[in-house]
Amino acid sequence: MSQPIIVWFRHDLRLHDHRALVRAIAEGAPIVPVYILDDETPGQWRAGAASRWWLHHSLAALATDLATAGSKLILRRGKAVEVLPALAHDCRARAVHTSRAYQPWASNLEEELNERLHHDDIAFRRFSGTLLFEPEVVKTKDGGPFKVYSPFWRAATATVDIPKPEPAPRTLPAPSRWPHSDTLASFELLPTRPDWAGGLRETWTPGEAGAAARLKTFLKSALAGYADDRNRPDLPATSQLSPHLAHGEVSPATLWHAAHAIADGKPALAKGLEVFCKELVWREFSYHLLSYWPTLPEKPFRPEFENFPWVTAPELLHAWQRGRTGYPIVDAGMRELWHTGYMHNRVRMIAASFLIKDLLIPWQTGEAWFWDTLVDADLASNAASWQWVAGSGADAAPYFRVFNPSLQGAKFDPAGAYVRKWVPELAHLPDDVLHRPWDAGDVVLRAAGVTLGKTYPKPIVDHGAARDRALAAFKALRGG
DNA sequence: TGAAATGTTGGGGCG
DNA sequence: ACGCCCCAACATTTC
Repeated sequence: MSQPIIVWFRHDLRLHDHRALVRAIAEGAPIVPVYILDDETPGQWRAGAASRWWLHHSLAALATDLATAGSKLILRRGKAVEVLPALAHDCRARAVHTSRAYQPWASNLEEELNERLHHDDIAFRRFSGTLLFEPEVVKTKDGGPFKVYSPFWRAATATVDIPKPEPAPRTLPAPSRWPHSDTLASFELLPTRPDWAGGLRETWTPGEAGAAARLKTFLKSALAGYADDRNRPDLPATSQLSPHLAHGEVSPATLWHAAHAIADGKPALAKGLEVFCKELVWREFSYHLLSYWPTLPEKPFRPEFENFPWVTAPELLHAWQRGRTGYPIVDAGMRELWHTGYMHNRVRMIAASFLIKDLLIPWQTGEAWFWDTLVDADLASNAASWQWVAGSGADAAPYFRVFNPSLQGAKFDPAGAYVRKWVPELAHLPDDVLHRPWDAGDVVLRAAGVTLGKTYPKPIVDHGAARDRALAAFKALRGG
């Protein structure tokens, strides 16, 4: 009887373009697909609440897809470093295959697993595919990591060939005996009371099929306008693929090649293609940074930011979290996040800038909130992006770049559809004051049914004064 | 992947 | 006709 190969799923909850799986099948061995819910490995960022909701449904979808292919998803809970060798022993596995992970704790974990499994004569093989570019493959001229995006983009795309995606196997050879599996319910990934996931259910279809559908829709309807419209939260102009990508329901290589294929020979799609690929590579760049600076999620990349006089302001933080800052575009974004587990990218920047620069609340606080509430929460992208806005990052926005929420609102949500959707109490305000209701006259406010301080908050800080305060504080940091 | 302050230019109103 | 002022529109500088 042939010894099985364990395929250990992590951030790669799919069957297509899965090299660990393809290689296992090529070995001709029975396959035992496994997912381990590991909340115990020290030093790791435990998945946030919205991610856990997504994970539940993604695992359910993967289990169904595996069943269709004549296989089964084995679920276990515990420390991967202990659970996996025990399971491998129990199954008499000859090998464990997995897609490489890039979180700071992952390399230690993988090293230790390699030792333990090797000790039992079990091969441990790691495969690429979660990223387009392995972090250590893209190097500057003197062999170091990149700190700036544009050279990273040039070097990566010039030197690395992105392999074509592997098709999903139709069937997986089953072992003669299945090991025990925990139930998905026992993972307790879903909210109970209150059940806050209604908006998530309305918005998303987690799983590989949902990802494929989203990709198809995006390529057909939004790629053409992507370059011009991707900053517009009032239009369905973004791909919405991030949560699928974060859980590995689709691989970046699949997105890369699918976009290239559809744009091939169509000049009208060339610009959209390029901008979309650049967005994919921002994710790559974030992982590149994280792999060389593993403290990126906790510590400012620029050490002088350690001394920044951040403010502790629980009430202001709470107003931000719940979308009650009095700045319509910020509140719309924060409410979209709370309701759907997602926020438009442009609005993320505006909301982040507001927390950091208007409220002077540490970027790590915003990072933690996003980590818990985003269905696409991604350690590298989240950390790198918050540091980018704070100005403490590698390739960061200069300290004096302070977003003005009402100008950003007027520019990117010109007819106010986004704000009216998420801040319905302002829906009847005319366009010209929608993004700055504090400037509307009493007559206009009354006609729109708005009473500032009652039906909608007055601004919790004055942006002009807050901007001056932030500029002074950030300037002092430079010793100026 | 900014915004605001400051500088420059040029058209038009006006004495 | 001319100088002067105002100010929008745009450019540049500064934060």
